[in-house]
Amino acid sequence: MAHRTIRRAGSPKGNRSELAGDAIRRIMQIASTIRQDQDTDITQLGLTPAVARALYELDPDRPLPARELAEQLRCDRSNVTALVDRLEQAGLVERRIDPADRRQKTLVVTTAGRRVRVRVQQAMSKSRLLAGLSDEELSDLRALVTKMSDRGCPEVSAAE
Amino acid sequence: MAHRTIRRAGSPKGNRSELAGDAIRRIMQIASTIRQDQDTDITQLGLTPAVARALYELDPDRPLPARELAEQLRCDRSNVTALVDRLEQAGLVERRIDPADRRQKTLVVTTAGRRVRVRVQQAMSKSRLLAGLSDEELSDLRALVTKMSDRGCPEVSAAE
DNA sequence: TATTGTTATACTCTATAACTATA
DNA sequence: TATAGTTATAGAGTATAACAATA
Repeated sequence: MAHRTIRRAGSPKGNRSELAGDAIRRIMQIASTIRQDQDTDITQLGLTPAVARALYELDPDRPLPARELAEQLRCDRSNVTALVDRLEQAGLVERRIDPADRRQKTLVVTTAGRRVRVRVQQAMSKSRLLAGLSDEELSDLRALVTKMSDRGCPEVSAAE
Repeated sequence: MAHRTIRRAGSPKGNRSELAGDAIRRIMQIASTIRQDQDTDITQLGLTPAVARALYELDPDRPLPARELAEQLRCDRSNVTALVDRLEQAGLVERRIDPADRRQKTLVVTTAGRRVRVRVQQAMSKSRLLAGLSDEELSDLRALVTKMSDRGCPEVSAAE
């Protein structure tokens, strides 16, 4: 795949950074399109995107304290209060005081919450943009983005 | 770190959608990291992310009417007013009434605006996440995301 | 003293609707 | 009537700082 694109003479790195720039811009454009599609699906579930993502990050089989949810969402603790308020009003999550440490409240996904969470997961795990890729291309893509995400945040990409 | 069940040959179509789900989630995670890095750089230029992206979309060699900028940013016309206000206050852009149609205002990037725009472009065209990819991997990645973006929005991906 | 969840508050970003001045 | 830009306004999302309860 290495052509000799001699754009500026004597700049072997020029091609790489051009390639990188194009790849980055396209990744961001793709992510923006995917995000819009996801938000459309999520809105139809009666949730706002941020609330849906909070539900998505909750593990139905392992209740989390609110602080940990904030860490997973990479946002401040103070935001979690309102997000969980709305999940609780919708009957999707319950707050329970942790008897071991009464400061903490663990977030328990209800039965209804599990059902909705599956729908959220589905909305966040598909994209029409992949339809044109062959199985092999999809496999290559996955390998490449895995390599990238390992570099970005090892502990996060290793989780789950 | 759990070992992922890797089914290579003879996998039914369950594998494709699993692969797709993993790829999508990683792409979104990568885009989120890139966005955060970009916003850090952009903030150091004294701009907010949305203002910087407006400047980025302006073509210094071909002044646009505000309506066209809104289309490129995929947002409502009403937002452009405040964005251009801030660019104009910073001396990076000038509004000029189009003599041919006095309703329109064309947005002209100033000399100072060109300089800042180059910095914005640089911030938006690089990422540390690509550092671990070989030249060939980067080239493959570019080809794959190009194929994806062609499917998403042909006329946009052809632009620039 | 330190930490958890909460509240109050402010800023950014974006959308809708109504206004104005042109066409 | 229709369009370009603007204004007013509202809502979502996120951050900082201060507070009460608990450790």
